[in-house]
Amino acid sequence: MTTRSSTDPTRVIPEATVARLPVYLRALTALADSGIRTCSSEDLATAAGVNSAKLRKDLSYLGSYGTRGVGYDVDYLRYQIAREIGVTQDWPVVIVGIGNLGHALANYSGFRSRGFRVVALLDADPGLIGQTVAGVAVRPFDELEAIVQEHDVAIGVIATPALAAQGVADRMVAIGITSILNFAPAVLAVPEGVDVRKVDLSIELQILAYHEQRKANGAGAAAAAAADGGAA
Amino acid sequence: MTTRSSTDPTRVIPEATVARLPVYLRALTALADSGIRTCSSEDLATAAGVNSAKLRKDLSYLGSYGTRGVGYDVDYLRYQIAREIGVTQDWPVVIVGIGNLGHALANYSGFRSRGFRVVALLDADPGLIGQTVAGVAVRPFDELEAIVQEHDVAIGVIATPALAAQGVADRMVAIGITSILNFAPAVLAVPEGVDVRKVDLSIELQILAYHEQRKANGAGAAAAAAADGGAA
DNA sequence: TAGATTGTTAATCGATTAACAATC
DNA sequence: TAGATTGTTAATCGATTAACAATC
Repeated sequence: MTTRSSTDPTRVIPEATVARLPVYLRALTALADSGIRTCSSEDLATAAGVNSAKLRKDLSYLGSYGTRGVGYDVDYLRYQIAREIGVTQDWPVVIVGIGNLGHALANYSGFRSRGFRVVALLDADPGLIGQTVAGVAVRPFDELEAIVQEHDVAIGVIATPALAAQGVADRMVAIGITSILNFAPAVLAVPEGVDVRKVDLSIELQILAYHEQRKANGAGAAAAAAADGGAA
Repeated sequence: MTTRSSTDPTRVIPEATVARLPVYLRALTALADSGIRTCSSEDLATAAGVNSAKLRKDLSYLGSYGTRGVGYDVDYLRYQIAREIGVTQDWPVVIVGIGNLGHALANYSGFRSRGFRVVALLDADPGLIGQTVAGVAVRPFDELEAIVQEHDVAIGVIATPALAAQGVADRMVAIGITSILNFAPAVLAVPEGVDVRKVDLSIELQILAYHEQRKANGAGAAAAAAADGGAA
């Protein structure tokens, strides 16, 4: 059997685990803020909304940061997870599309506090250029390349209408951006090596509607149980 | 073996499939808008960004709506999926917390076009009361109960700061709301039978940062391959 | 030492995928 | 009939979970 240490760059962390690490990070920050120095896997699992076996399994992919019989040091584990995710460093990001959602994203304090720095807001609409949102000036979309090169931007956020999204993504990829967070309700085609994650507000509501409909219809126990599948 | 017809309320659709149905619906709408009447599973899969085997497997849970050798009638399949999700009916929703994000959500056209009707905007801040956002007046949070009962609201959206979220959720649950879409960066505790889905903007960025970090570090082929795990 | 709690194992469960028989 | 494409099967893969040996 091959053992992989926490510094081995070839060890692989399952995607499902990666997606939960930020949740653990947030829970640890909340614990630290309330003055808690040490916690068990059970405590942290409760704070993060998962079961403790899953939490311990997830943490085991990172390394061995707890003490048997004692638990985890909150600050130490928090730092290790932050380092693993990469949020101990600064990540410059650009936001393209400064409509209502772009506005909200530019103002979102949760980005800055986790190491994401909005270095530019871009829009194709001349009417918006020069406006200041959250202390950052809105600039023409054409300036994307210069901005990305100046600030070494690796992550782009798309908050344009659906029809504009693919064009923006193509331009981002051409300029060297390799990670895209897409809020436009469109499927983006990108070359291999570029990561895209999407957030679709209406899809989440539709998933709720599906279960809600089943609750309403489901007089039967089977239907009620099924409807509960997505509960927290 | 037991066969379950598409009208059998006890048949269960896997969660992973339910989460993709809205994506198929959106892709079918795009195809219909561009004048396409019929499509193969391959066509639709491409438009939705999944592989065709998965698409056919997903559709098979709903029923048998295609024609072998021919494909799917776009309008017919679209209607069947919409009915399955429940978006052929009207869903009144309330939004609590009218900050930047609440503003953006109130203005989001993708809700209305999919059968979600924002019947009220609520906020605890007296300074916001009476303002109109997207044609809807902001009302005091205290009026939640009256509004939910008047409009028979089943779905609530939380866009408050993290600290206020649990209190809002408790109130919603007490009043009879059974589905919650949570944008606050907090884990909500709710009783069984209440569905919660969460959208966390900064978590998505952190997942991208994790992979981005590995791309930057990973001179080795193994690390590069791992970093590509979340690509579209 | 006795009690507590981690890190790991192994079983189970659910999701994905390729392949192909059914059938238009 | 021949070609095309669905719906289903079965194999594979990855994620979850309970249980417990290791160990503080």
